[in-house]
Amino acid sequence: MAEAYYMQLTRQLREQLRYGGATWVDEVGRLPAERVLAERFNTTRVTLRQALAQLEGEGKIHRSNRRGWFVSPKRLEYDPTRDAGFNDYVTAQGRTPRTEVLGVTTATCPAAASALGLDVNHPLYHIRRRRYVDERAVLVESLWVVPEQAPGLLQERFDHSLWGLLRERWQLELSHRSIRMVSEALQQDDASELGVATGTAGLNISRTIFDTRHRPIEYDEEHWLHDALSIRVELSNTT
Amino acid sequence: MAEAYYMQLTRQLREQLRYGGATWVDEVGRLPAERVLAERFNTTRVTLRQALAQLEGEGKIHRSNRRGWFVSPKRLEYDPTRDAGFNDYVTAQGRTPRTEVLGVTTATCPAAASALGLDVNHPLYHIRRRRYVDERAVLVESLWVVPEQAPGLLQERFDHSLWGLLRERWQLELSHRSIRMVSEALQQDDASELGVATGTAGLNISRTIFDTRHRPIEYDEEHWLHDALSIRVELSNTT
DNA sequence: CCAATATTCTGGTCTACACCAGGGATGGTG
DNA sequence: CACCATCCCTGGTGTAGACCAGAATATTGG
Repeated sequence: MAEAYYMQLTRQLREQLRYGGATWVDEVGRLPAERVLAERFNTTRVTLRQALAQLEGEGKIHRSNRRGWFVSPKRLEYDPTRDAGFNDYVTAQGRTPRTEVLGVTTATCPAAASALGLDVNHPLYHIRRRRYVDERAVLVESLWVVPEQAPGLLQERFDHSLWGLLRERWQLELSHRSIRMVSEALQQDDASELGVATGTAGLNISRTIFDTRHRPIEYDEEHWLHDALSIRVELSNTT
Repeated sequence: MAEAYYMQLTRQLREQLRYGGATWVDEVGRLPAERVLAERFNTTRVTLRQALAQLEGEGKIHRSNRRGWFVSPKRLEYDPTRDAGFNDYVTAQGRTPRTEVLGVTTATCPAAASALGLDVNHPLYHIRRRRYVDERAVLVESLWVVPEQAPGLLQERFDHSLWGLLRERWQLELSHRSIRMVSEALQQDDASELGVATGTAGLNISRTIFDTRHRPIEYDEEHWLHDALSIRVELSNTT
């Protein structure tokens, strides 16, 4: 079967993007409007959008709600097994981090946190944050901390590393951690907080963390834009 | 803004799927044809396809080339840090594994394997396999093994665990491993070998593995269907 | 000069239709 | 009974148009 036209289109656009085509993309990485591109390639908006969606799936470009298409920045390298703070590893990669606290409350144990082994009615500290890399919102996260392990936690500030806080202020030793990663389509709430459309491709990273005596410390759930990160894990000497 | 109709449609379809709607999906998990569904919901095929694409992104359903839409089976739990064989952990989850060897050759070091620290012209054993879960092709993988570490490897059979083979026959101890995971759109070759369309959402898992004396052993690259797996990593007592 | 308002531009959604190629079943043939 | 050619149904791709709501910008009024 002859190759579909939109696949050729995809390839052409990808080429242009690779070489930072000056005539194509403006200085902030914005692509020309869909109507303009469609006309330039002598095709329909529908077909053009297939090509754009293709590149979006590859993580090359992303859309900003009714503003246009933008070239996606380099993926952030991220090791979810380390407890290095977000600010640290973003900075280490020459990028600029920022964290926004969206909410700090006390809630009951969510169903997803059942791995902590607590009663469903057990109260937990609940912190919700949004994180940026170079002023692009790349993830929202919810953390549920066992209050007995860190009394008075909610009075703290949460724009820095939570794990660092737990270690320094409460001398908590993070020992066993169970990490789960699964591709997802972003749900309404998470999507709108990230300023993208519901259903945008994302990656869900969840952790359940215990201390050295196997007591539960916290459960957290991160929702990333799929094109924002590249996971890297370094391991030595297992099993 | 009023919710788009295709989002309502998505929700309705999702509900039907959740309860295994007997009237909807036949015994092999096949959905009615697009034209039929579109008519049933009194809308266009284009709009309906938006809803189906939505569910595809969530990993609820998947398409089989010109055959139709099918309910996606449960995700496979997979720990890429362990060296348990594919057959073992698939079986342990009550599923049926199968491995097909697609090719066994000697090749030069691919660019992606540069982490091995070998010269680009260094020859490597190259093994390419396709793996199934319950007769659904879920991944293709390429392995590049350093021949000095396992002379005569290509005479072996590769429908079982390669790591088990290396351990038993050559007494290789896998020590340091560097793992990378990144969402991707499946490229032409991988996609066609998996029987899906080019650009289908996938997950790329790559490993670079060294022995206890930091000598490179192998580099491998897995391309999974994004809806086929859920990654789970268990860790204790790290830094 | 600043703030409120109107306008323009962008992607988001949708209709209605058309043709194609591959997968699968059907039915005929040796 | 086994095999092969045929046909139908399916999703894949494409055209040509339309309207809407939000974002960005220009304009206007104080």
